Amino acid sequence: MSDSFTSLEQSGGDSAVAPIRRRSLHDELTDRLRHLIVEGDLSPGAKVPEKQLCERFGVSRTPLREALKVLASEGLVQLRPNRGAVVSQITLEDLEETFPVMGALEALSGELACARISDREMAAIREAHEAMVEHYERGELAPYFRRNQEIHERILQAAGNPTLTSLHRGLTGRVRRARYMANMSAERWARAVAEHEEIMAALEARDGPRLSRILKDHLANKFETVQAALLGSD
Amino acid sequence: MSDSFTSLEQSGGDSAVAPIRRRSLHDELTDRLRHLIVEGDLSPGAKVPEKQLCERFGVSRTPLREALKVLASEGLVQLRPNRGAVVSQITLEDLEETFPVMGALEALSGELACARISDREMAAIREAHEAMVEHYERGELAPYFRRNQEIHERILQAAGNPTLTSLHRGLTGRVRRARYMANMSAERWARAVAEHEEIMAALEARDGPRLSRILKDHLANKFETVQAALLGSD
DNA sequence: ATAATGCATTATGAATGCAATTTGACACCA
DNA sequence: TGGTGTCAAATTGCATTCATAATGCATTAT
Repeated sequence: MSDSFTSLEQSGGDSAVAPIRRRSLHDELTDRLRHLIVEGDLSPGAKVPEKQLCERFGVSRTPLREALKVLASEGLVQLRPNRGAVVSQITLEDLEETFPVMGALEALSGELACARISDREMAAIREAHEAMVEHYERGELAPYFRRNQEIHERILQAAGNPTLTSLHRGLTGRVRRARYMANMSAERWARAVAEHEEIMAALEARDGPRLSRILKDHLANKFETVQAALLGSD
Repeated sequence: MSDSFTSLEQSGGDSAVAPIRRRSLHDELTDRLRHLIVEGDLSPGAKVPEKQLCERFGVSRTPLREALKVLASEGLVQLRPNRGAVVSQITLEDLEETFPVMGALEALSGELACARISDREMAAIREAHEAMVEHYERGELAPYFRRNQEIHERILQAAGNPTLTSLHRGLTGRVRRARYMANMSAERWARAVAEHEEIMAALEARDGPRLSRILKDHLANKFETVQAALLGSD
């Protein structure tokens, strides 16, 4: 499960030699639909009429239906027999059960990452961390979140366990749709940054158990933030 | 995402009220194919010719292909563009990365279970445990494994986190195909049983952190057992 | 004899067609 | 007015058909 498409340091010039990348329609569709859902372009609870989507993408129903089946198995849509698909709504209860699982997965990622992270990866995380802190100091929320996400992804990556990465990615996709990030109190934000400092310290000390614990707590706190945001109280 | 179909103690009589279960073909097919793969009726690495399966199940290719897409997203088959599906082979490396993840999930399940397990669930686990120990003492391997699996499932159940259960189930499905259980040394078997005694003790003491640790270690040991079995040494 | 090429066969990918189910509107009746 | 029944339109589930790529085999050239 390479993430080569994210790497910026691909040496150019081999495009004439590289194998021709041919994706099947359903595969492409799955990604696009997933993107629409995760990024919130398809609002939760909305019906997803096949015909309409077919016209939108200019494909027939067959590959689209295949894509919907996959997304259903990922929990992003619900298929009601003979009644079509709806974008699955994410409830507070869903988040309540998702966050502990993400916490466990991130905790493991920390443990593994400490054991096998390379200097190169470490440097990249340190860089992302400092960029994130800068965004924090400037109060730039969106860039902050991007860097934040990047850090957690890189730790996952450093853990070198694609199964783990894949599961985590699936949960992230479900959770991201909650769109909680808009409002976060100054207090919580400061706390999150402080926790990230701890994360960096533990990671640079290669202290697996400690990083593991911090990440788990970090996720628990994040859940509280989300909860507060969704309840409107904060 | 209810797991009601696994519970044995469903109070009878509500079958007249329960919604009529009407499954679509692709759904049914997905389950059957998954069963074939997980239970080893379709050997790993084997090609999965659509036509043949269609005849076997008496359906057309459309629902079958939909099912294959889902199974591919679960990692049970691999779809090679224009070249059909193969039952994905499970390598030692796969197990190496799957077991830690399962360990993390089970650890979490232990933590959660301790916090919210009911007396009723506790009793059921105790019962399964004692039955398992009896099978151990009689050297009955297959029943032992069934009970063993039941215990872990019940702990998951007691944790009351369907997301967690679902992820764990997916990993179990992948791993089960390895069919390692056949040969386990007397020593390892004894150790596994001893660990299960500890599991019971921690669970009955509602000691979440301890149960968590034990389960994680238990999985790590199980991986060693599997590894030994697959390497033929032991 | 061996390797490479071209063709026929087969399997997969996607589109279309048809039957079954759902949905909504409207009439009818208590 | 509220409830029930009927029917048409729309939507879904699955089968079938068409298009395209892969595979196996015979042929040919070296």
